[in-house]
Amino acid sequence: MSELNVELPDGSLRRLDAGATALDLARDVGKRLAKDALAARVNDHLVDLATTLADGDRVAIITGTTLEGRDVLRHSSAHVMAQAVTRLWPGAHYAIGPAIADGFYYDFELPDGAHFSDDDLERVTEEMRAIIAEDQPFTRAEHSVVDALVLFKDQPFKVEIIEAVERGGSEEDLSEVASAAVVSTYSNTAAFVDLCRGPHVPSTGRLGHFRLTRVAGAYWRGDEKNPQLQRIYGTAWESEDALAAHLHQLEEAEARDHRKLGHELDLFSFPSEVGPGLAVFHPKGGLIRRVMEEYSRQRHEVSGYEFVYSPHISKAELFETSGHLDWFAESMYPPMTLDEGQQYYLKPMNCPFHLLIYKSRPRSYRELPLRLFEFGAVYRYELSGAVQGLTRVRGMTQDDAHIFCTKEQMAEEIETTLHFVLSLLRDFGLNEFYLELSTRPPGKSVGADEEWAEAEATLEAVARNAGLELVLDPGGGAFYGPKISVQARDAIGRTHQMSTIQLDFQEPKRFDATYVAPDNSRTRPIMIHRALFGSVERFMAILIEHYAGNLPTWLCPEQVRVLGVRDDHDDYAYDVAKTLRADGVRVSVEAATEPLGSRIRKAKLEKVPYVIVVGDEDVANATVGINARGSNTPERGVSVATFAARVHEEIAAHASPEAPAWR
RNA sequence: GCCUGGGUAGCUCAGUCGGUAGAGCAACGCAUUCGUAAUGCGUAGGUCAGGAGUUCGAAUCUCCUCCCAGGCUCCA
Repeated sequence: MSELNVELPDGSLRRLDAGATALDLARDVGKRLAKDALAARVNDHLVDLATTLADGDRVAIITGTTLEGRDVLRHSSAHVMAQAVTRLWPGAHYAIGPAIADGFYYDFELPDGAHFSDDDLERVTEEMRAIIAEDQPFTRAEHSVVDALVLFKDQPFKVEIIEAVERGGSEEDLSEVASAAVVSTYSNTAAFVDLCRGPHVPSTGRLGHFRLTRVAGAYWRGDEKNPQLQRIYGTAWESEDALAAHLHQLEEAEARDHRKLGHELDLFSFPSEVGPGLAVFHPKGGLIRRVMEEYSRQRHEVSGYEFVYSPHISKAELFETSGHLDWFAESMYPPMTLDEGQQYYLKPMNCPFHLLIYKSRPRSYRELPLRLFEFGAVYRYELSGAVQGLTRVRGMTQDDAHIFCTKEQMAEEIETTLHFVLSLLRDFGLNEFYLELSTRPPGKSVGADEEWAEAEATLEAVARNAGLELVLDPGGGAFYGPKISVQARDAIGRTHQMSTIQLDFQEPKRFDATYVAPDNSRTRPIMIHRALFGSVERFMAILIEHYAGNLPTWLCPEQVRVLGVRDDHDDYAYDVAKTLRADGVRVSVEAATEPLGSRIRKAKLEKVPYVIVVGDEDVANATVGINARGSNTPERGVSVATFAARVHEEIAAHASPEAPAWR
């Protein structure tokens, strides 16, 4: 019998019988691997375990503990879900069902316009378990386009995909089939066959650690002009433990939810009397905002920004000039008509106002770069379904600045700005970043090709120089220019788009902004749009979630709470508070009307960084007992001066005690 | 805007078949004086999101509106 050699990931060679499959290889390596194997990678292509190997192939066996393996599990789970749905709703059309981060989904169109309800998730789950228990094999087959069209004649979405692929389809379509010429399918039983490039797990019995999470509507091909399909989301893992760990992480994220914490900590609310997406800040939330804004102001001042103010409303003309009405009229609040038919709009952006300030008098090249900063409140009529907590609102405050500079200054100015942005974000405790470069949106932009090319090249050069990971976002720019956005990773690994730096050749032109150059010519300045927090509201939300409500001491509305053990210690408690307050610490006293344990618990629940307890010994020795947030071992007998110095230092360093290990 | 859920005391939630609205916590009052995450007793608190309908009778069934959540779309 002839033999063949394959190369394993560690570089070693392994001899197999001719005709051996990837599964045979796994068996040859070890029982355990054969048991865990889900798919294989042969010469950089993911394939089924049943794939026959050839001499010289580089082969890696994929198991469920890898990202690729989980993708296979999830993709296969999606197929099982589609099979379950077609069993329960005969005649259902199935569209696409990919693996996504942490899970999978599948889009369906149920017969007679039926919709899934939440209760259906349980039925589908049961049916899936039945299919898994039947341990059906995933059998691959390849068809010509013509044959495939016949095979899927009752599945209009599949037909559409096959036809699109034939015409040279998109990446998304190609993921459903093998290639433009060969249509691959997988069938579990004669009754269920699906279009798919694969690979899949060998049989449904390899699945099972899944949970269907929610039903949702989703437009076919993501286009709101297309019919809306019914989507079911699920999560799937290689083991029950991994599934449980994932569900636990979801709970963690929920416990950090800024909407929940904002309510519990009495920071802000969204009174329904005001309207969706419009927040009011309570005293504690207001204090956090004020500290954030004050710090930002100081940093900007030192970095050469000048502070301006502009009104919340303006005549339509301004936004016609800027172009916003052409592009975004639908997401602006409708105009109010005043005086002889004059229309006024709530402002969705600050830049037009800053341009007018720039234009208020002739400018010289000697003034550039001119950096105008404003905490500008803007209003955007977001779709009602898009509004979400403080992260997506209809009224928000941007920490917005527009920098006017010459073309020669542009690259350096962007670089300076990027460093400034990162430094400020780090001061708020965010430390992990990557950059995203968004380029010209096709069909949704203005300006000459050369200008865009130059702007994109400039931004890219600065971004590449920054020493951070750079991700490309083709077509993600604004209508007037490309942008760099700073993405930050939070404490539980989620990424948030934070700051954006946008280069704009267009607006200065539309407003006919100029400066007098050294040669006495009138020259067009470049404009850089940039926001660091993005919006103050959203940034606060991200910080709350990043810290799970345990804000660093300098940002805490209440930094210290002093408790007397008995009510005859209250006078001393007030004295201690007075001393700390004189040192600039935000401190309160809760008088001893409740038991000490109860008052400590209350302060802990409010996430106050320091609970100070004072009793007989402290009164006698001018000391305090310190119960720091996150600590279970109080310190006793610390002098008031020592404690004050410690808190003072911590505030200056933007540091804080540990977050509590439990909530 | 679209799809699926949801809205009962300040908060978390119960409320059976359509038959007088319930608990815990919080608040308030009184008592308690305590050394590190819940002291006891009592009081008050509701147009069951709002409106219309069905019914002898609606928190409960139907319709409309508002608001919230998760998605889709959008995000200057």
